[in-house]
Amino acid sequence: MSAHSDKKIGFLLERTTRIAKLSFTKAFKKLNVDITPEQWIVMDKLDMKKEMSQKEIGNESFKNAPTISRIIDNLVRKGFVSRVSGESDRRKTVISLTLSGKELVNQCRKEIDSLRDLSWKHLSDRDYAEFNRIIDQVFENFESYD
Amino acid sequence: MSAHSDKKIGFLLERTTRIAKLSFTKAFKKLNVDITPEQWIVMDKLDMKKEMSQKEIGNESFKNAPTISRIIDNLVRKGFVSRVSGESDRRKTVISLTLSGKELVNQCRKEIDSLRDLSWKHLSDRDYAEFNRIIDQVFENFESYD
DNA sequence: GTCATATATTTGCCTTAGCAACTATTGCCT
DNA sequence: AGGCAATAGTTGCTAAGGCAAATATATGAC
Repeated sequence: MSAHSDKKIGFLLERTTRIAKLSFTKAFKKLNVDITPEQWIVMDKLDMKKEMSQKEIGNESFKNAPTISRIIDNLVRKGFVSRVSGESDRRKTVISLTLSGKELVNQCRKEIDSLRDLSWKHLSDRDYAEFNRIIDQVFENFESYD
Repeated sequence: MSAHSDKKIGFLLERTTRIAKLSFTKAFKKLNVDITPEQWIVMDKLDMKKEMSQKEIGNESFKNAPTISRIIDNLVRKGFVSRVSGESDRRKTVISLTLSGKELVNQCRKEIDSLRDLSWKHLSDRDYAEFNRIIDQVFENFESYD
């Protein structure tokens, strides 16, 4: 395998991640909905699971505790999510969508799905498998550093 | 091509971008060097090109003007970069590495190269071509939104 | 039961990044 | 020359995300 100093993986990743986020931001603006891509990820998960602790949300989205804590702060402030401390274990919080949160998810679902479809245009299922394999390997490689 | 709502492209991208940045941060810590991944990108470019305006740096790294402005602020504060206003066009700034900036680049080069190599471990040149093709297409797809 | 340790969350401090508004300079148009 | 649009950079405001330290609660060892 030849030298990789000419392989701009970090650049490709960052550039694409950035435009992906920007596109999601545009989508929410188009829908006239006051929400960020990161906030959407959390609400999307809550729509599936109904109730989650911040720890769970963090694990599933690979974000750390302070980040989740602040995203939830913002969602609570906007009234899309409720935060209640757990009954059995009061260290935990029980996070769930409010009614207006559920409405927001329903309102966005279609546009977000079509943006996801658009992102994979001109690409096949086989491409997805390849992409998945390669990017997972890159992730593992970085994980092994140090 | 089947439905893509199950394709977690954004997630894969974000997760990998994040760990890549983290690994670079680790590398700089290991080298005992006070610099962030974004700051490195700029210094790396300056090492090649010697002199650049902030506009040029922004174009090449796909970052916007305020972001570059602040990254340069930090690099100037640390003494790794100098910012002089242009002679022919005084709106522009001329950014270049200071001596200590050049030293820092030399000090880091080897470790960063080996981290780049590591990131592509168990992957081939062919994989790189595929990855590049796919992620470029995704970038274009997002670019076409709206 | 009590103390030490582990777990969940929060807070403070810093950098990156986006948007919009502002300043300074240049260049073009008439 | 005078005025105006374009270009380069800066600044304020906000969110996200990293680390480290603090708080609160739970659990295990004795």
